[in-house]
Amino acid sequence: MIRELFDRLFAIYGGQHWWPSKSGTRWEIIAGAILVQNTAWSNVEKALANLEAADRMTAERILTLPDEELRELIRPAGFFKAKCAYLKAASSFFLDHEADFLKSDDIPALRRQLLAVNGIGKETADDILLYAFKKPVFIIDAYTRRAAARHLHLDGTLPYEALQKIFMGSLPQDADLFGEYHALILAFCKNSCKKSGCGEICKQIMR
DNA sequence: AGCCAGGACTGAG
DNA sequence: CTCAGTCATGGC
Repeated sequence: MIRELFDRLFAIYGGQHWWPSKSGTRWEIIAGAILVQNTAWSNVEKALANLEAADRMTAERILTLPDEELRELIRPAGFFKAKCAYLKAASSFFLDHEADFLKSDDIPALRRQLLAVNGIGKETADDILLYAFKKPVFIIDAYTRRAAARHLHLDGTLPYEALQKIFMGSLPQDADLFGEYHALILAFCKNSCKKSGCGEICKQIMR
């Protein structure tokens, strides 16, 4: 079922080649993962462009920027006071630990470290592990829960790790596959499997 | 006008 | 552990 849904979505929407940031640098992915929390990507793009234009798209240069100025740069992404603190916490963390993430494949251990950083919760941690470091973890977000409930007979209210385990247990442990699947679910939900109701493709895929 | 957008944190029960 | 309240901008 889980694999079949991927195949159907891929047949319809094709490869998404995520992560959708411009330069695709590791830090831009990390910053984007934090800035996109409960926020439309179009707003995140403005904040990322501001950071890039101000030459602040690195952990070092985020840390040395006063809060007042950083907040102005990321304001378009919303929750700017909180996200300012989150970006600085992540900057500090990766200045110390980026090398660990490049060399270690102990995903549970890396994930625990990320979850200890202020502003990095389960989904953001998995965004970073998967898209910034190519670790095979499956991301669970609001769209995944909706698609799972509508099309896979799963309980969308299951705890994060429980749902994640179901997906990962039904697929090969492949970062590229997980990345495409997550991106396809997003494309699908934005296009047809909407919160407000099912579009034509959504109805067609159902069951 | 109000709902929605790729959540996380905090405090209470 | 589950839940509500909070945080903020911008598009539709």
